[in-house]
Amino acid sequence: MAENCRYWLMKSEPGCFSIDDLKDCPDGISPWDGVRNYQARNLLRDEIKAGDGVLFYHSNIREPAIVGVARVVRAGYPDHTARDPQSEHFDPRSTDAAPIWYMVDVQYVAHLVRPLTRDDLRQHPRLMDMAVLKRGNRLSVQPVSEEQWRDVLRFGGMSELPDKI
DNA sequence: GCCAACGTTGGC
DNA sequence: GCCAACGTTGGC
Repeated sequence: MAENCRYWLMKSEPGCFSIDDLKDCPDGISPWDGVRNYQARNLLRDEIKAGDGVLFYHSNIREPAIVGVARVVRAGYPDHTARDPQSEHFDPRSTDAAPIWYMVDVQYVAHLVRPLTRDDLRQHPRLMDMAVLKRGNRLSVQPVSEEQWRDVLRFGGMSELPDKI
């Protein structure tokens, strides 16, 4: 399904890691670590490539919203936090020889001029069936179609965004 | 804070 | 391999 997908939506709880936290990283680059769901893991490991676009979504807050844009700068590689006993994402089953969990590196690009709340997204016929709006959806990394990507940027006030993402 | 939906675990 | 119990996610 995700074959040839170039665009993704990634969820993060802003109290844990917000788009501003990403922006404040050196060069705006951070590993997207700590994903512990096999479906999302498969996307991180197999599908998501450097150069892909990312919609940054703030979840689990009063007004969840797509708040900005990032790009993938490094494709999937083993998530080292799974090997760190001090990490809350430590998984003793994962080894260097046979890593279980993967991550990608993402780089901050821009905040949306206007963040798009769930209500905002539902206003638009082509966005109302985004996976993130589906009831019970828990996938923290999910594919986004090119049409959805373009619409999110446009409705978010980003029409002038460089297309070299 | 509530709770529905979902993914994972583990007994059998 | 089934499935009930449990833990987590995440909107509301």
